[in-house]
Amino acid sequence: MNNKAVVLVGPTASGKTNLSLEIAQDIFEIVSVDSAQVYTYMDIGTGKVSPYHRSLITHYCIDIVNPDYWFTAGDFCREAEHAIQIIQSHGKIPLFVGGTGLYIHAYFYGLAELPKIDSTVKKQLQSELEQKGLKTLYEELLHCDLQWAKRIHPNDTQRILRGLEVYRATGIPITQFLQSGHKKSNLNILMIALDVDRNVLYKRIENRVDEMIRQGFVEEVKNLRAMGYTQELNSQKAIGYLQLHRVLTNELSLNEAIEQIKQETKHYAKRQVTWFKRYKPVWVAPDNIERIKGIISEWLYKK
RNA sequence: GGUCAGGUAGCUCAGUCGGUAGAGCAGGGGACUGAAAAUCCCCGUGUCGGCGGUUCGAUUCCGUCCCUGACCA
Repeated sequence: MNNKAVVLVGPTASGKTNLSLEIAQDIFEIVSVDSAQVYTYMDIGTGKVSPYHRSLITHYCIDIVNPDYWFTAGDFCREAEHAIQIIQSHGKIPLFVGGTGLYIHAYFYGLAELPKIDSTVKKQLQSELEQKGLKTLYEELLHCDLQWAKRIHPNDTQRILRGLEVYRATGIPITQFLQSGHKKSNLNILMIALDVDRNVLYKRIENRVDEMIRQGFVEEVKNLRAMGYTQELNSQKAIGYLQLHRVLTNELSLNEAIEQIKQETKHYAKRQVTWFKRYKPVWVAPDNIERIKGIISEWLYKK
């Protein structure tokens, strides 16, 4: 039982947070797997657990960096690893809760060991993208990393840039890194995924966005801007934050922003579900708490 | 009541010089190795408003009716 952990995944608005508090009790401590909740000052828009609930159950990987930090999947893995050590030293079991597919994948299924890429390389590529266009960069990628280029789509800006930045910074194709030295957690996990009917989920997303606005989401973004955290930052490209920055710079009306946020969130939820299916988790309805607790304790105490 | 413009996919609209139709959005499926709340890929049959007429053949032309909008009374 020493090496066990439970992973609770689900799309946004499926009810992960409440459920996790219910099941944590005094045997678990929670590790958030959420690429936006790692940032400070982003509370309402990320649906972060309240400080009160955090005082009842210890949470990790929340509020660990400021919004001007470029947080990555690698950072998450290191933070999570650190959290696990603390949790185990407390004699508790880690309960991973979240919806960021890449982070789950990286931590539990392996991440290649790659050096940190200097930000000047990224900036250089960004300006080349604007000047020369994506096609030219893709052709360059064909020369320096044919395998990677063939694996991705010629329209996939982000992965083309990634392939090039790795090659330029290290002189080694990214595909070569991917073939060697994967680091992954040795935890034995039970993955539970929340199953909510798509139409119900979409309705919940709409209500949740309205509720965030009521709770002062716009104010939150105003505060971020006042601290100098503007939409150029990666953290501020999160759904909701980006649109509200645009409201504050008069590019969008508040109503347009709200509609966009709802729409984008639905698209996001759909992509999340695609990630989870891949791991063949145990699918459960979020309101069936007793059943979920039963599944967890049966798994924890077997053998 | 009259004139004009429309009624085509869940929505906004293209189009068919007569051979039963296609975009965007929405929706669905999928990929995913340090930006991931990102980035990207695939999926389009619907009484072409109703009924008649002309025609080998009508969503397309003609008539008529219904509905919507604008203008005129």
